[in-house]
Amino acid sequence: MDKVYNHKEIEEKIYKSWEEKKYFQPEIHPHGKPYTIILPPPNANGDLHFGHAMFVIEDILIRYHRMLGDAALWLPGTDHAGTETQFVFEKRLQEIGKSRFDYSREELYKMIWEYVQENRGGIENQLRRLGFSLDWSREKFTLDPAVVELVKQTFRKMYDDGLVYRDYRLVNYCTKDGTSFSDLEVVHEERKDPLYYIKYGPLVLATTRPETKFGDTAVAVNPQDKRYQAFIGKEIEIETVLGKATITVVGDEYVDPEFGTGVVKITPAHDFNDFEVGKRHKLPMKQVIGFDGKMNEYAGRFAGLYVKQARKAVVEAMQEKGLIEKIDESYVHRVGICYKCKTVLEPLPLEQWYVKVKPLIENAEKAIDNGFVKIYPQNFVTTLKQWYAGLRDWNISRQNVWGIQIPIWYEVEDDSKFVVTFLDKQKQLQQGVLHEILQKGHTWDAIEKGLQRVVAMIDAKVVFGEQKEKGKHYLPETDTFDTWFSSGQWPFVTLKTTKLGDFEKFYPTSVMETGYDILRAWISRMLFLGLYVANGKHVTDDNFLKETVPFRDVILHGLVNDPYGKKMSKSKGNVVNPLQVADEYGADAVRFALVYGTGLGNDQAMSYGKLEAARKFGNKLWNMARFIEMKNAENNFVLKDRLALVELFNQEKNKADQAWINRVKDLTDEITKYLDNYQFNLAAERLYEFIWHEFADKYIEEVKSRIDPASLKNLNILFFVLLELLHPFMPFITEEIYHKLGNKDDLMIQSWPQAEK
RNA sequence: GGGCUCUUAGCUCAGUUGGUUAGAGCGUUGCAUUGACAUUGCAAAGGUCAGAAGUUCGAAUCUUCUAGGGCCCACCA
Repeated sequence: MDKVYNHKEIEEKIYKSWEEKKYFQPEIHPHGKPYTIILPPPNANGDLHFGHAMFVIEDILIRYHRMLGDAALWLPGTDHAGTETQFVFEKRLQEIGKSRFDYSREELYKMIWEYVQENRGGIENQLRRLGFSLDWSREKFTLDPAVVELVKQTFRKMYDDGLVYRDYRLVNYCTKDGTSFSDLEVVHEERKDPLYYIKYGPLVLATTRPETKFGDTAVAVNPQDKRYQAFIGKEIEIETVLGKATITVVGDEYVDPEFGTGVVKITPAHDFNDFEVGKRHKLPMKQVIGFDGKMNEYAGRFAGLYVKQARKAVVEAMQEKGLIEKIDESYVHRVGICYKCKTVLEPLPLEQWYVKVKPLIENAEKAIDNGFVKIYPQNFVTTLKQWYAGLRDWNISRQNVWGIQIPIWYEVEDDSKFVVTFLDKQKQLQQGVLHEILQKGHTWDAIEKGLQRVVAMIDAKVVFGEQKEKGKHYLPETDTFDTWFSSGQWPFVTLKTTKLGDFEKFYPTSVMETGYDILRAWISRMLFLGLYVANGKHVTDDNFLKETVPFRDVILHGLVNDPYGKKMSKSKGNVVNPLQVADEYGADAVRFALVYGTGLGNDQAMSYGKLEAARKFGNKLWNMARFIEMKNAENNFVLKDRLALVELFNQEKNKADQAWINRVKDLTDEITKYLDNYQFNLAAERLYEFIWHEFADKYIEEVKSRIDPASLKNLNILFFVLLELLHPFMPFITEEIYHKLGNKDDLMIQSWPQAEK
């Protein structure tokens, strides 16, 4: 054996051999108990980061259960990540001076598809590099045709069950990326903005958004507020920058008399609270900001200006007219921004598809309460249940091309109720009311071919593809599903589309393991969507519920931060590539360092000290093996029969060895218990401690003085047991050592050294 | 405003049913060794487990409060 363990030459070779021997497929244990983990699919648009290296926890579990003889399946996949990927791709287009609107939907989709395919290959190799024993023969992508078909079926089923509906309400809209977002995707940022006190006839009100005043359809005061009670229900005459106008005063509890002047302008089309107030008082909606982020014709001479420009211009005009009483320049509030491009999100009214969540989360909550799904660490149960309790209906429409198109058609009964955007024959972008577009001479065929976007009014007739009738015109829904709508069905759609019988055998999955940061976005959705697709809307039978959960245990790991404890992010430039570190320290060391010394669910700072310690541990192990190899050679000893630990225990009568056999047996029990309880850090720490400071420092030192064939046999076998226990954590080096000591078979498929008494 | 979480050795962190002298890695100090060990071994120093009160025979661990961090959610114009 070489004097020093050289991971570089060994790791790739060993992984290839495992893969070729199909060890990662559950079929190696055809009669084993199914044990399933679905890999959280990384986004197919970039590289793996250190968070992904935490999948080592899943590999430890899978390897452990494979060694136990289970039919262990770890199913890999990648996610198309609609908005994120399109964002990344559009940035590339921007670099070459193009935009998404220079291409038809099909062209754009195809280009992104090719880009993503390249990336997927890179991600797969990175996962291999870390030694992850994934069953590549079952790999899935969220846009595989069979997966897409199932996701669409789910939508159809939900439509028939009345669980999805279309509604016209305010959405969080990014005017730069041109799409809406769900509540969960909105990031709030603290901003200091001027608070303007504006004269509204006899009243004065405070607002940060004077430019939306063109969309005001009322003024509100608190009904208890004595100062303004006389105004409630009355119309007041106000002076505005566009001339005189009248506006109604309504009384609504939403108004806080303590804030500002206790008077609020109500702009139902551009503010979520105002929208609610508007609904309560049946106020009209007046949209004054377009989806391009510019003021529209209702803004009079301010039309065409971007919101920020309009605000400045309107304020100046108001000041000229003396309509501004004062400006509070130090007002601090929080605004919603786009999590990708940081643009301030505009609440805009739009027709969108929503999932009715209340009926769905009932079963999810029940599954948690009854322990059909367990969450580790447990404190995240509170987080999840609170999120469920306050959940509002889920906007699943995204105005992206990259994704699964919502499988809906709108019947064109009245062509004045559709707004279409399309590339005409000269590749020029056209937009307008369908009625006018047709009048201009554009043909149906041209519109359909170059179609970019369709906005159908809320009362448009909805049909599914097979319901289309000859002789009628239809336009498709151009929106795609929120990525989480498809990934939320991941355990179901993967196992349904891999190999025949997989779903029946491997569902419900055993463990779902992710970072706690996507508990809400993903785990919560997978739980309620998983239950729904697997068993429908109403379940009264608890046993049935228990058998249809998408996963039995949820394990949540913490985040891996940079060495200073700061979150890794591209913009900060402190991202460390796990593969680079694996090159330097070895994949085993990276794996071990990530598990060692961090309790489940806790964040950790990436530590070069720990990596170094893990590397040294590997080297120590290597040298223990060298010592044994040397002694074997000196004594012409060849291990003929590889006894199980239990057999060794029953055979060996040597007192000194017997004590160590006992200790290794106890250790086996201990590690088994730790793994069953998901206490990976304790298992790693105990193995480190025992192998180095007990077995090497004490046993090997002691046995040196009394080497004979019997003690050599024990030494060899006990060492193999330790290799097996360590194998799930450090698979490469343990495998290599096992071979170096003359074993022809693979540790990979050795059984776990159960130590029954 | 609501929730979660953390505060343990110089630094980074373990410590899950409360139970002997509270642990590791890195660092520090001393000694030994070139041996299976791009070293390693032996030993040492270093902690009133944030603070206070309570429960208990017994608390780093359970309860309450206080102080200070971190994260998440809700977002009053």
